[in-house]
Amino acid sequence: MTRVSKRDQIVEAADDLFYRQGFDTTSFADIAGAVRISRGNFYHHFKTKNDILDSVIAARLANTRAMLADWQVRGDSPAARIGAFIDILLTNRDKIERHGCPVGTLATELAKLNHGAQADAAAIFTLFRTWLRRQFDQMGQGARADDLALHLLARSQGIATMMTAYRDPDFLRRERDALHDWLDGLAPPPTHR
Amino acid sequence: MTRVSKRDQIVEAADDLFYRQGFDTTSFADIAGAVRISRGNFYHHFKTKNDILDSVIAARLANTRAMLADWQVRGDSPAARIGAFIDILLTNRDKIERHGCPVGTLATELAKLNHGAQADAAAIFTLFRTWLRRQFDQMGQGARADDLALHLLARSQGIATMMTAYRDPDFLRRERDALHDWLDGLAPPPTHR
DNA sequence: GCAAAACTAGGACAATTGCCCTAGTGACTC
DNA sequence: GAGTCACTAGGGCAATTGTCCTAGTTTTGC
Repeated sequence: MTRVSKRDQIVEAADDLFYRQGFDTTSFADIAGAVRISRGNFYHHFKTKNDILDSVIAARLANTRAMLADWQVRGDSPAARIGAFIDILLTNRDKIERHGCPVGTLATELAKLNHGAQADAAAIFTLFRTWLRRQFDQMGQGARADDLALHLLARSQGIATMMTAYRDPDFLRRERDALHDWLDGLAPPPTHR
Repeated sequence: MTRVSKRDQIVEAADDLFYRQGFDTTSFADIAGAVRISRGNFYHHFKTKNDILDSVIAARLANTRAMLADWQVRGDSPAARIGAFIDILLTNRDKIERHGCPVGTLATELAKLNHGAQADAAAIFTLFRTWLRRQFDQMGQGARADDLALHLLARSQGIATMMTAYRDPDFLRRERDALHDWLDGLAPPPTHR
């Protein structure tokens, strides 16, 4: 009957709630209510709150991997693929304005909580980092590729934070354009054409 | 006897705890324990948790104003003053790596909580924004001054977030240098010398 | 068609939450 | 020296927290 297993439903609901409200703020009751399960029933699926967090992070890792693989196939040049990364800020504008970047805000919250899963959360960043590094490498940036990847990640995170604080569409457009200009300026001058 | 009033002690302790643990995670008991006061006694000073938050934000606004005024006096050129802003990332490196930027993380957390004081938290950003805008204006950037101020704020926020995720001193150094280069590149080519 | 496994509801648990009240202390003013 | 004030401790409030148990009901595999 259930197309998706109850466990996956719980993880999905927890993922959403952790993003919208934060990990610590979200209670068992919140998640149970979201999937219409009694609170006691919860224990059957997850022993502790940290178990849920682990599963949510694992799900985010899997989803991110899938998204990056998709971008890898769709974009027909490394620069175009990096462009797709930059444009998530536009695509998810509404959510980011209200709840920040899901990757950055989770990493920061877990750091504040001094939570053991902090390293796992940072691994989501590393997924993007490695993927971006490969694109920059294919653009011929060689040794600089990883630095550029980290730089772009930082730029995106900063834009996301300021989007949350100000919700200014002009700012977002300017910064997006600046990132694309930066990206274009990186490529060695084309010899053809 | 008390050099600082108990109320100010509470605000100071709450400020620190809100930064290190987050607002929602910090309880009355935490703050009361930090200033060695009984939990019940707390009510005499602050009626609600939001009252404390308001006072903490007010204190942060005042402290930020004082810091900016200090930078204004000490730096002998607008570029030097902006340089001082950039270098807080180095100065506060340890704290930022563990708890993020106090301004950005509070704004983001309040956004997630859908908290009424979110605008007040953003006002701390505006303090920096206005101050930076004035510096860029004095550098002759005119109409671009506010855009540059926001851009620099975003860059700093992004660096702070990645510092928290990775704690990589090389990354921090590279990004700091890049910001200084960016700043130097902004100035119209000097005619004297 | 039966036994094991998956799932469910309902409630209990000790602890903690934000909030509130009362009764008291000491210092200050007139 | 009476009265006001800032401050304090201790406790109580209902609600919620994460965790856990028991006792049922489905679903599944053989």
